[in-house]
Amino acid sequence: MSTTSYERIWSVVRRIPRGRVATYGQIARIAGLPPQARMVGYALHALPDDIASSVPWQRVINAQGRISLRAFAGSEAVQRKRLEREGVKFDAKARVDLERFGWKAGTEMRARSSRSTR
DNA sequence: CCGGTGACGCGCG
DNA sequence: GCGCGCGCCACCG
Repeated sequence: MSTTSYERIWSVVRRIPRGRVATYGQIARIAGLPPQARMVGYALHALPDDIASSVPWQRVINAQGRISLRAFAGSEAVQRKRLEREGVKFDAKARVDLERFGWKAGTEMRARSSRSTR
């Protein structure tokens, strides 16, 4: 049916708050899929351009806190820029601190004084 | 129907 | 902390 796992995955991705990032494995888990993080990547790969604008795909990165490379060169720079525009910081190794920017699904807990944003 | 591939994750050295 | 290799599943030719 149209009720593919893709729709489910995209739905979860839409729930990621601005300025936050989630890992493929996390999305897979929330979407009700097993440790099949690969499926999430596949779903995003198959993400139609017409609805790509309604799905914050840039907020999905791998468990290492890094942007997964796609077929097209330069795609990493595009995604990084979009995330930085939301306030997500990257370190010298092009990695995001998941402890600070990782999305805590369902807990929305306001990190008290997690300053140190520098 | 079969084999290769891929926006990944995790264990091991 | 980093790099390498294997495992899982759906899609494509």
